[in-house]
Amino acid sequence: MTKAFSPPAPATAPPATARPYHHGDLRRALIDAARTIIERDGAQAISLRGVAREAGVSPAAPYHHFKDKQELLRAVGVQGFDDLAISMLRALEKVPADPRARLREIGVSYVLFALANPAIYRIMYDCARDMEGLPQDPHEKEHNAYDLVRETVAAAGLADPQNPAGVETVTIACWCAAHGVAEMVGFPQFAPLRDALGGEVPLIRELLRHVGFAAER
Amino acid sequence: MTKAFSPPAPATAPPATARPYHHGDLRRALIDAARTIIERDGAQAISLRGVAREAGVSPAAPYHHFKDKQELLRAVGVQGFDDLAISMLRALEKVPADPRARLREIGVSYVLFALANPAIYRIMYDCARDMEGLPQDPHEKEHNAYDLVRETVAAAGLADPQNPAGVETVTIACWCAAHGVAEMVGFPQFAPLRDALGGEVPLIRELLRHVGFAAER
DNA sequence: CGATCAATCTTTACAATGCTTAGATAGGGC
DNA sequence: GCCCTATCTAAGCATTGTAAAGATTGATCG
Repeated sequence: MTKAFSPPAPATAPPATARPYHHGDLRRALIDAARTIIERDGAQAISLRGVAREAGVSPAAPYHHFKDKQELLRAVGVQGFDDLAISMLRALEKVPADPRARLREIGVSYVLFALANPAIYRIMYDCARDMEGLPQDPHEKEHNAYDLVRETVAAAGLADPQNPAGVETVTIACWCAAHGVAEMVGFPQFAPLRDALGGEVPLIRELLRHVGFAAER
Repeated sequence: MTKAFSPPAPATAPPATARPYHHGDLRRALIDAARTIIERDGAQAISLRGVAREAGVSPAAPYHHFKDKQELLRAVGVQGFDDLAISMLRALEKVPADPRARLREIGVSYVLFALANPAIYRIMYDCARDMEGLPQDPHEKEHNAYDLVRETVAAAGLADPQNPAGVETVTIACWCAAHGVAEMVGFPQFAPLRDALGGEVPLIRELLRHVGFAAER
């Protein structure tokens, strides 16, 4: 966790422990510190003061960049959606052109992301739930992931062509299914089944299949 | 919000505002108070002191019935699972014997419960996630709902009879699917689709159908 | 180059919270 | 009637979210 200093400390100043009064990019540093704490100590162990401490800054400093603790969490959630979209796109690179296979791979990468970052994923979800209260900006970013799914659903021809809302419905259904699997697949109760199937990824694929995610009908 | 007094106040005591030093069944009253606050002010507005206040008791009183704030929340979650099972069983009373229809109705009642008590449902979920840390008692209660689903799945013949873990797999898949729909169906983003389909229940049925919940294969 | 300004950060402070410890109160068994 | 244990209250501590109000700085403009 080394911080980026723009201005080099003057030679007369104490060696390396001295921070400049103006932290180069505190907003970014706070989001990173929040993610560090969340991943290390769990989602409910987060406190604004703790984040400020982690960033090496006074308890009131975050309030110059975020109105609220809530708003910091929201920034973490938005960042999470960005990372999720990147993770999905990366997973799609090494996958054939068949739209159904691509949709399946999207599902797997979605669940794997949630499994790798459970606390962040939970914050993303809370973030998305009161999306109505968000300004316009992050809305479009979440749509990047959403649009990716919808376009793949449309290409796969999974929706009833008669129904004008068909693509939307199937997309939403896929999202719900993936969300359900994503949140529950890490449950300790499912460990026996996971071991029986031979690991996390096979379990995910099996569950997604049952859950109608790009199943062959 | 009238509380139930077991011992009637003596006639010499001030009229009605006087509480006896020993609250009849404080543990129960605290759980009820917690639920009241959760449903009224949301899940994250809950505080042990607030619960004590709502129950008309000193801030330290809850610690004689619950080790932790966490443990109070867990009690609320266990209570929620009980209510969920009751709600499911009630929904099954007026449904034909066809196992697939019954499974569908279980799904709808599950989602409706989560939709009617979103904050409680979230606590139930958190409660179930670290079920490994729970004592033996509530485990069996959650299984009452789980077993209900599993038996219906088995009766419906939805699992591959070759696969010994088939029933377990389908049951878990159903649970994941229902959970995903339950948490997301209330999203404001889905309001257009809900209105297009003609209400909450049709939307739930449509989503569950797409999500492989007792679909005809 | 120097003064001003706005942005950024710190100090101080306050109310609320989770939880602990010590003491008050009361009902049940001897 | 007496003690014993369960239940409750009182007082207190560390931590948290958040609000002023003041210090420090880089940038802007003369």
